[in-house]
Amino acid sequence: MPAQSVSEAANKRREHILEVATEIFSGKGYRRASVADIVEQAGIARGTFYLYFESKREVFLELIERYFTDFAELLNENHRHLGNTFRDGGNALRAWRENVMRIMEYHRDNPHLTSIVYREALGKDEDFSERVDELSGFAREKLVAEFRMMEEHSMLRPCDLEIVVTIVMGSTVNIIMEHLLKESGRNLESLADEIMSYHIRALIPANLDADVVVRAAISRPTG
Amino acid sequence: MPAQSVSEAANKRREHILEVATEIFSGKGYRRASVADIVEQAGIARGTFYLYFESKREVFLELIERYFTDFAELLNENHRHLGNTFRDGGNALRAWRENVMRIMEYHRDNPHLTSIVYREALGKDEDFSERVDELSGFAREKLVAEFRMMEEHSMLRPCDLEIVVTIVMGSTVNIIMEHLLKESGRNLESLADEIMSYHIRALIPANLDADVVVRAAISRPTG
Amino acid sequence: MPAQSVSEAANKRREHILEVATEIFSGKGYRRASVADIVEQAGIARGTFYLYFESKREVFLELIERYFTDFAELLNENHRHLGNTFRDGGNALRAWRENVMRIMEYHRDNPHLTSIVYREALGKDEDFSERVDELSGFAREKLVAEFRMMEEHSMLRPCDLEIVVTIVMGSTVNIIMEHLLKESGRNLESLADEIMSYHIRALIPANLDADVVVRAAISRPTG
Amino acid sequence: MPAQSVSEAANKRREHILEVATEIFSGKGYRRASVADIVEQAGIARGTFYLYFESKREVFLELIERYFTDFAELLNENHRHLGNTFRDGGNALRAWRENVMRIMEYHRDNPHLTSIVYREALGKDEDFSERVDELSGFAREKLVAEFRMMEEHSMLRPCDLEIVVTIVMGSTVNIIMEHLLKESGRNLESLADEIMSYHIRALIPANLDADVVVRAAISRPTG
DNA sequence: TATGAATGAGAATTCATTCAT
DNA sequence: GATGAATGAATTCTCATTCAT
Repeated sequence: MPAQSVSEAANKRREHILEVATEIFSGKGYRRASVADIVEQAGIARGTFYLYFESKREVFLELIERYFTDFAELLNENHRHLGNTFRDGGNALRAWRENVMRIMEYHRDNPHLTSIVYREALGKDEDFSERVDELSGFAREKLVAEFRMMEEHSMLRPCDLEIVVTIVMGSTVNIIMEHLLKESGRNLESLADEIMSYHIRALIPANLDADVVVRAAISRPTG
Repeated sequence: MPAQSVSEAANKRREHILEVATEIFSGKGYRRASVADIVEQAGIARGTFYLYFESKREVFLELIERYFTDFAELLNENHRHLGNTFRDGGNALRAWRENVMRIMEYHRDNPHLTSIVYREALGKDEDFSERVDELSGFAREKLVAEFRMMEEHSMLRPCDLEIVVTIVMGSTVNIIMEHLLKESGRNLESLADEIMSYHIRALIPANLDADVVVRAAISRPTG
Repeated sequence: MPAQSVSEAANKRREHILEVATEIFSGKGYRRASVADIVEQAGIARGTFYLYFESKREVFLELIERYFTDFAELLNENHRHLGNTFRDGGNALRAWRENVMRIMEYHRDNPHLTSIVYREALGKDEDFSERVDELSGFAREKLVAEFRMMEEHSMLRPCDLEIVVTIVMGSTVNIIMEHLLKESGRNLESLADEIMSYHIRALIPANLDADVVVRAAISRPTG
Repeated sequence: MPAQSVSEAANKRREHILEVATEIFSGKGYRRASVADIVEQAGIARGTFYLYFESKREVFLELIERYFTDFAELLNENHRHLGNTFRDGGNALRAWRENVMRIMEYHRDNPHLTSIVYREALGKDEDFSERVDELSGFAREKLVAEFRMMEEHSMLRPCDLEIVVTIVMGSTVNIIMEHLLKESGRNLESLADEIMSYHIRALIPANLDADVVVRAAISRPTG
């Protein structure tokens, strides 16, 4: 029990350092943020930092990794959700919308981490970008697979999925950056409606009535 | 004549340093790139660098400024082009497509500069991001104005322009990053068609036939 | 105790750096002396220097400040000494002589610091001179006040105190530079006698017998 | 004739550079003053500077040399003047006073050069001090010789000439620094009177009446 | 485990001097 | 002679990381 509690304390401290680092990296950028900033803010000694992390770089990588893990998990859940909906004959577009909501909620709730990933980690200074590209690739795969499902259910007009996915991902990232990280006071639900409306209209087959489909996708319990 | 040629030689050298710096910044990132790297690659002495630029930072800023100027000019041209087309009763959607082509061509032709702006300059390390945000704001204004024109000509369904612009800009940046910076061997014309098809379908009013409108926008002289 | 000893060790090291810097500045001058010289001589690493001082400039300033503090304290003591002697009806001229002795002893015992202040810090290169001028002003004030005391006790002939003080200070500085900094093997006591003899004769009222007054001021316990 | 005029023009330019350098060295100090400052102020090209001087150091040395020459010449004149006065049975003290006046006038008329010599050239940064010490030694010798003359004419009380000369030189330098370089609006004649009064009283034999001697030395033609 | 003083490689910048024109 | 662009050695300072206590 004491050994475990020591380990727990250690985990707690490690976690604390990561939290502090998140804020600092997000506020000053990776390079300008110094180990001195982090240990000061965390209230620990310089050396202690190196008991928990091998380097400043490792902390940053772990943050990205954490985003990676969280987000990949989220994408997997979304994927399952859509798959289940298709399997159960549910409203796939509404499932898609729910997925979009979850993605937005996650980023709204983790603004510092998001900022780190999309503003700091893209630079080539530290080759973090490799890992970010990997994550991006993973997200792309998931999205492609989801669109394939929709294709199989005749919910997609003929299109180049690679381009479509690039468009959807780019627009999503930009929505996150512009409307979730900045204080926009924007209602997430209406944001999701507008986004869904855009992509659904852009992607449904010609034989379907866009307005009808969209309404079915975004309509919510009255009130 | 000699005086002029001296000044010309100076311009040439300055330009050369900027070119070299573009490649190096784009390759290693702003921080890892040292003045030593630049002068070595440029084949000049350390002090010569400071004859043309006040600091490493200034070179970087000038590159961003250059992108800003170029791109702002391009956006203005595009804006005029669309305005003229509307005024002359031309095919506005095709004009839009031509604008998209010009934007893609510029970025395809300036991959290093593009990489610097969208990967390096976003980070908060050096407060370059402020200038980038400004540029982004300018682009957004232009785009909003263009959509307003389309709205006035009943070419747009009811929508939240702020969100739409965020989507269009985000998707465009991502297209640039994924399909123009990387060796995709992608044909630019077909890329433009796919993009136009997406956005037009997403935005046209319900009473229009999407396929017909899209075909009119992207059809090119047979061949 | 360990915490204290750490702090003590830090003070010791700081002091050591200052000592080394004093010698080096005095030997090569402020500009030619590099931080590299100091750390090498002090047997510490480059970064360690900056652990104790913000800059090379700061070290120099601290040395001047130290001289300022020491010397101002000395002047204050001298002032009190003369004041007390007057109050107690003692031999004011002998008190003056004792003051002169103390000033000479201090400078003889701190030759490097003295050299820094009077050779390096006067130059306009680094604006150290401002501080030196301040010190000089302070010394001047003290001296004027002391002469006023003597004036009140009818020990001074009518004279322009400003000029007199300039003469006394200039001659003192030059005595320090010529006879205390260089290896003159000069006996300090006889030096003081000569100096006192000069200034007393120059300043006493006409009605007094110079030889008698001087003898009273400089005569010491037989030997 | 043209060749000569070319040479004359060259001398003029050289002289101009020296003048400009005097002001700049005196204003910013030797180290902070850059060759760039000098050539800019002189209105010549960088390279031109090196046609007339081997280095920045050389300009400075030449300025000190110039002071040396001027001042040594002045001291020689003063020496002759005193010698002649003694030889002709004139008023030696008044001759001394005239010498003091000449010294003060020279420094008042050459404030920048004076400032350079006594503030900048003392520092050990550039080993200019060696030359300054030489000058100082020369002045000392002259002064000693003059005092010897006075000694021979029984105008001096018994004293240690080395110390006396140190006192006289130090006080003179300080008078120059404090009352001639700064805007004191001080009348030179009254300054000389005060100085003479001080030194004469300090140095005359006991059997002479100080007031009388001083009055004889400083009294000037009424009005 | 925790500490924080010490380390030293590395980077940006300056400026006296040179030299091709 | 005159020019001024080019040079590169030299210097200060930073900060991630180590290690003795």
